[in-house]
Amino acid sequence: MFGQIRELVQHTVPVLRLSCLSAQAGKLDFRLWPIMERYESKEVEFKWQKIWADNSAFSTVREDGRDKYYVLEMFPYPSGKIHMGHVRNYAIGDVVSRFFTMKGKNVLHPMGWDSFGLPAENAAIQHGIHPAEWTYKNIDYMKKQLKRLGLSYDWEREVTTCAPEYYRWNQWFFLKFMEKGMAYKKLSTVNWCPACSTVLANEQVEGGLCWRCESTVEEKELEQWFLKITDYGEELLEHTRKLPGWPERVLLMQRNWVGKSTGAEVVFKVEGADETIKVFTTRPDTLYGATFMSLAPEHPVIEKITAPDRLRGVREFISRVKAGGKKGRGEAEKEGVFTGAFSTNPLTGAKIPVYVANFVLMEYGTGAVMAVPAHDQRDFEFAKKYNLPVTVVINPPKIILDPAAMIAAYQDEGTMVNSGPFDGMKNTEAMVKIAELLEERGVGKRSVSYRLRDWGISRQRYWGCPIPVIYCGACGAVPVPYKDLPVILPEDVSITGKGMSPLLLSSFVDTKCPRCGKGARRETDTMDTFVDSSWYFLRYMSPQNNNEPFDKKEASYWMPVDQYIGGIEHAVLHLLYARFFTKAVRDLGLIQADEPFKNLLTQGMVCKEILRCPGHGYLLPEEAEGGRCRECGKPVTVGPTEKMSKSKKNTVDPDRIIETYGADTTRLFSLFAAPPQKDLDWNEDGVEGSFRFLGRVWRLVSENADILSGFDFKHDKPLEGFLRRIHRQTHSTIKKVTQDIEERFHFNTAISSIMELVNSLYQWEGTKQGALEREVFREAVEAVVLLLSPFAPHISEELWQRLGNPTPLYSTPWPVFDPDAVRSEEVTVVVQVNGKVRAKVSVPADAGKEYVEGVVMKEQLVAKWVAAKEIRTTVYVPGRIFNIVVQ
RNA sequence: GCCGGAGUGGCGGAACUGGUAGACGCGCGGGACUCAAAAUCCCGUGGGGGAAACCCCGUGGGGGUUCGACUCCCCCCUCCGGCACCA
Repeated sequence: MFGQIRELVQHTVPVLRLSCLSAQAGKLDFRLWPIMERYESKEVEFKWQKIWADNSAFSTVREDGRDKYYVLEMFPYPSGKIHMGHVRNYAIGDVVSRFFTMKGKNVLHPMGWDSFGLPAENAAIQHGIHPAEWTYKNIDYMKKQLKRLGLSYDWEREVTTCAPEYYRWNQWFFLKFMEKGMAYKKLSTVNWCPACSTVLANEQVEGGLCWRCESTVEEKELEQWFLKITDYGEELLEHTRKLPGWPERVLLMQRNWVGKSTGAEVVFKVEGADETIKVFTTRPDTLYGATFMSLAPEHPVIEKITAPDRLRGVREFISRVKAGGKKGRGEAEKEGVFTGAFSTNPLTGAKIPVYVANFVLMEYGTGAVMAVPAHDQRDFEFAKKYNLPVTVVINPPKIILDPAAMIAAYQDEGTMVNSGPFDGMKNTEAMVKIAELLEERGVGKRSVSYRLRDWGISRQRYWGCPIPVIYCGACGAVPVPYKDLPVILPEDVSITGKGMSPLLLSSFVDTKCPRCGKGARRETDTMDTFVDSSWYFLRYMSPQNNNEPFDKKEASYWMPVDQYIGGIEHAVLHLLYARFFTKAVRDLGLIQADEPFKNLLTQGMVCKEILRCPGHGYLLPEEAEGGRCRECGKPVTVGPTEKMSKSKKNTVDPDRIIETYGADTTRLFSLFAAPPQKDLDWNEDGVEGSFRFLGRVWRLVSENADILSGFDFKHDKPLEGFLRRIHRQTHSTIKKVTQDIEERFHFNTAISSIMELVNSLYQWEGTKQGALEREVFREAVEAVVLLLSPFAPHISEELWQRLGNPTPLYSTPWPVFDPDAVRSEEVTVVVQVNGKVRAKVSVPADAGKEYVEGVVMKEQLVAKWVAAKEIRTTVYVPGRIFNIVVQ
């Protein structure tokens, strides 16, 4: 009979489950189920996933006046399947979500898809499948995988960025920004792959080559749309100081990215021409030492000032530099060419030659540099190469520099020389004084420069959000009227990856000018996909809203995100863009928050050791046998441990792990093996250990089922001996797990303390027959199940039910520890002599120093070390250490 | 080059504000159960010495502060990450 049921369960699990559940409408009576002697993860997990779904256990609504908690994990790109990095990321988020739910917060925990992007187009080119089909198939599969992990998402809020219902609001924001002059078009230099005939993002250029076809990437001037992130440079920098919940290193990377420099702008007149050149310098104190000037090859003044007989050479030089590509430029040796023109130092009147140099960037400062070879290493190298004069204006303490003998620039502080009225001053002082003098004379001013550039968002790609602009011969670039949004990305296109953009097909491009009604053309560029992910956390507020990007009331309740969790690889780009968007959306009057993410957790990578054969390169685990390569039999080298990647063949398929051990074990291991911030070494034996632990917990309940139910628990009697100890450990475990989750996200130590409690329960010294024993035991087991639930929710729910609880665990409050129970009356004090541990004594917790000293001095071992020596002093740390200092 | 982070048993990692270094897990060794195996349960497990009680050494290396240092300070070594001609 039993065997038959088992067989039935194995073959028809979902069906049987459905019938059991529907009869009880969520309140499933486990007596309808065959008793599972062994821990069968799959059955338990299917059962509870179904119950959660049927009861919308994790859907959330706004409740004004109730404490909210918005926990968010970076949404994935639907690349096909989830990987272990996702599993780890979402397991961490789920612990946070479930914990704060049990703590009574109104928790918002949504999930969605960052679903525009290049891989979809590559799939189209390689396999002939349409990007949309490919993407939606992947979403479908990955969603199943996430559900199989039992993650507590409110799936009703799911967001998909490639859906017109989503990206129309990208376009809406774009139009709003355009109105404010924050979205604008300008000619700029881009990475261009001549073989793919398309623009590449900086990240898609690897060592100067196209990541896809390995052609040399060129620089090309193109009209591109930009967002004025630089308007927010100062605020983005300043607000990094208002984010104490962010890791310091991420804030630092963001500060470096914005790259604020203070200095001065100085105006140089060009000899014999009606032109001036502005330079930016952080070292106005070195102005008297400027011996030449360097211009960026793109600088507009070059054409106007270059001597006619040098024009050819200058132009040749410029086109050579440009052909080298952005990357090549960075690596090339410093080079330049003389324009034949001279400019005048506004303070000294000195005439200095003007060069064009390959290392000067048009995008930074003013695109022109006053060169001070004595005090700037780049200028020094340039001066040496072209035999230009070196003038020292700052001497280090007690040394007089000789320009002819210098082998490098002196860039530190010192005393001014050769600087007219500033001689003898400290250079830091001169820095201010010279800037003041420039302002006084009207030939310069104090100034600030940022490394941050405006965000170029145009992409010559198909699978992205169309930029809502129409080009009219008469009216110019005209924004698409709001009522015509969304500009739908046409789907009936063929994608070859060659030649023109698929969007150039006439049915998309040909349109009428919204302003004058004449024939016009649509913009065929799409937006950078980072635009999609810059505000998705706002769309979760009201994903079905058809009138606005999000509901303001919802946003004012839920924003900001209380805890954001994701990979460190987004430390700059995504997180900077999202911060920028939040501020821009705030300035549109839609939200109050200045910052999107209050707390940020950057989880480490998931790593695994790599296997290598000297002849066949990286090997899969199954390609090596007994330490040898299956192909050639050569010995395989194991290690080092590196980030999982397909090319290194050290990935682990989550499907396989879940199939073998279950979702709970998979989650538990990824949380136990390392704290979230650190890299995690994947280790199959470790997974086995987590599985064993869950089996141990399972048995703890099932083997004691008879004594664990059927009575009310209330410990109102005093406890003694091991019962008291177990009771204390139960409460100290509650305390520790709570603190570890809440304060530090140290899930690994939280889990280990639950393991310790379970170990103690296996060491139970009594009979479990007496009422008191049963009460203490049950209290401990309940605590184990409750504390384990954020990490391994399915098995916890199942055991919770088996303990006879009528309501599901997901709606049960988090346990609270009893401070009286945690307190212990006897403590062990370590006795040291001169800082070395010599003995241990047990004393009452509230004992004073004199009392402890009395006990300590009676100890034989102590006497041995102290004997015949003079006691200088004693130190007592209450309840911890008693240190005797002798001689 | 500049800016960060990290070095602890055979391995992953504990040790929160200086107070018993190595919790917990893996691995390994031993035992129990079994005809046997698997599973499970129990014991042991930093190195060295000792029969034992105990003792010595140990947190990348070297110095320092302190009654006491994985923890604080100085110098050095190694590994990882970010930025990289930003004037």
